[in-house]
Amino acid sequence: MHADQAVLAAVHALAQSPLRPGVLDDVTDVAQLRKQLETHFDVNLTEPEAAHAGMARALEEELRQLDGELELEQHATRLVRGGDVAPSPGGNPNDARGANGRRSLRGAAARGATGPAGVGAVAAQAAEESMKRSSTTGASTEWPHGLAKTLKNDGRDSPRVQSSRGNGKKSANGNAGGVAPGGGGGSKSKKAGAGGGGGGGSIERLDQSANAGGRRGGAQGASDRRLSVSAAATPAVKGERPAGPLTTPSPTKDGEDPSKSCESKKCNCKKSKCLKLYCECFAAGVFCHECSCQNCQNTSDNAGLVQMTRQQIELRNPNAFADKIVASGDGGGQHKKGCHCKKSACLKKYCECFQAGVLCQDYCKCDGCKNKEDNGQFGGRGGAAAAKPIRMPTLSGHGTQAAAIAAVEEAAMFMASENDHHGLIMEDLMHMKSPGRVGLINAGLMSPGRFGMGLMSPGRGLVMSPGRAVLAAVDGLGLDLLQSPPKAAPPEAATPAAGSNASGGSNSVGATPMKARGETVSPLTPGSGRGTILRAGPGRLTLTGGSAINTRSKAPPPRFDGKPNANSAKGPMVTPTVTRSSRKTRSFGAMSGSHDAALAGGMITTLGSPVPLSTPEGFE
DNA sequence: GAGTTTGAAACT
DNA sequence: CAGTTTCAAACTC
Ligand SMILES: [Zn+2]
Ligand SMILES: [Zn+2]
Ligand SMILES: [Zn+2]
Ligand SMILES: [Zn+2]
Ligand SMILES: [Zn+2]
Ligand SMILES: [Zn+2]
Repeated sequence: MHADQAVLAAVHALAQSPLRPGVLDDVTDVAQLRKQLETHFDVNLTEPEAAHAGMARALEEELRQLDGELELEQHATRLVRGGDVAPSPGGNPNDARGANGRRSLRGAAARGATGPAGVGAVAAQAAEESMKRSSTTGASTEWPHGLAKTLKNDGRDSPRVQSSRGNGKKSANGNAGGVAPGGGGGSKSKKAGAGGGGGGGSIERLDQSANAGGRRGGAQGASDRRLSVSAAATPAVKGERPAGPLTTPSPTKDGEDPSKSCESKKCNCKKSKCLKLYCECFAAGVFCHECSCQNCQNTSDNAGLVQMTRQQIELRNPNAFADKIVASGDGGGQHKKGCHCKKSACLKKYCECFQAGVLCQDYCKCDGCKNKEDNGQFGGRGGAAAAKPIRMPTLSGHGTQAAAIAAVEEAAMFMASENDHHGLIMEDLMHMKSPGRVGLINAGLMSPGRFGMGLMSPGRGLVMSPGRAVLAAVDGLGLDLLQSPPKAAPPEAATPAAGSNASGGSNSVGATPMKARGETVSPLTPGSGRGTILRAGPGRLTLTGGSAINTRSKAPPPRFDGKPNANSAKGPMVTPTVTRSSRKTRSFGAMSGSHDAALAGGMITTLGSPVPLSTPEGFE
């Protein structure tokens, strides 16, 4: 029933579309819906298999179009840029194709990577969305690297933060209650999403513009704090990263100015001079801009010092600026080192896993973790973190190597910069450095950008458009309309990481390349190359949330999320739904694990690090 | 806004 | 490495 209801909800949402008045108006039950769809699109839903290809394609096309139109209307203001909003649902190669990868993300989302929510949730969201139409995206702002941070006042920083409030109810309704870190609740936290698509902007890093122009979509990201840290880290390497290395987090509102957009994070460091990883700005690779820090040395005037400090840190820990969140096989991301939470049950942002929106791994050393996959309940993933598990792209192979390379490049850049004016921002340098790499990265990595995918928006809102929702819903029913195409894999595009999950669909089985599950060790660690690093830079995991945590059932010990009570009743309806997890992946190429290695290697090579990368990893 | 809690970063 | 200390964000009131 859930599925049916979900479908209906979605359908209604669709029906409301001004673009298609009358369509589906009379649908009151699934059977009818089928019929309508069949009639309207001239397809035979009863035997999906047969018709599949052809009709599915047609239908998809239609929906997609509709989707696009709606989006334009509704979010005209939103910057769509490339990423997020992309029309195509899951793996459609079309969109995905080249560029960056949004596809993968999107795909993930669409498929339920996010999982918990399930079809029902999606549909509900869709419906919701239609209602709210106004909402912009979300709420919080993100940093360059994608993390979110809570803004402290200061201004308008996050324009949208409050949106959630405004809309209000949404959250209540539904699904998720709330655990999601970012988004949900309304609390102040925010993060934003800038990156990719939408939103507004993102930090202003130059890079962005560069990318932007090109279109990278979003980035992937990580989360806040140091999770993704890296942005700056290796600038060069990161070129890809959406963010550039240093820049200032400027707070501009999201309005126009692409160059700066809304992001605002500001640190409040008092004793670190903003030259230690304690400082979010420093960790993220940006100069402090309008921060409230004291004795700040992380300024463009001190670029040299900043660089040196950074290099030192990297020497000690090559991975210091590497992303902490890497892609996991199932489409979600995972913390490379794992968290060590003792009291938060990994349900608060104190936990890096949770903050990044990824589930805790076996190698996390947390106590009383409530952010582990488990949950057998529905599809499976439900962890709290669900916050938003987006999948990240995988980029390079061995972390260490990458780190080493990064360090080298960084150094190189620095030197270069010295020649010129210091004032330069690393990003600039980066660009100069190796453009090629950027391209690669963009191509390979992707970034999902937070919302990019569609399902969740930061604020919770759903992002899925009605059309898409319908598709999803249908999918849930088992119709699987889209499946068709042969799209299989885009050319090579790569899809690095994506590969990993890609297959997901089919069988769940084993494939997961990375997961490797090792027992303890974090697979991701450097040495082995299994894990790919996501490069966080800018990335964004988006936390926001909406996720789906499931509150249901057991109440966790600590209250998650922000508000303390809030739910007394809590029992909102969660729409668990999902009869099955719908994850199927549509298109991506499926690749298997091997890729990683290959890709990684390739990438790295390609990157051409100036220096010998040989250093395997060695130290730490 | 002040004060507390928390867990990563830094240090020993 | 483990054990502490330091630190700034997340959270609470
Ligand atoms: Zn700082
Ligand atoms: Zn700062
Ligand atoms: Zn500062
Ligand atoms: Zn944790
Ligand atoms: Zn964890
Ligand atoms: Zn945990």
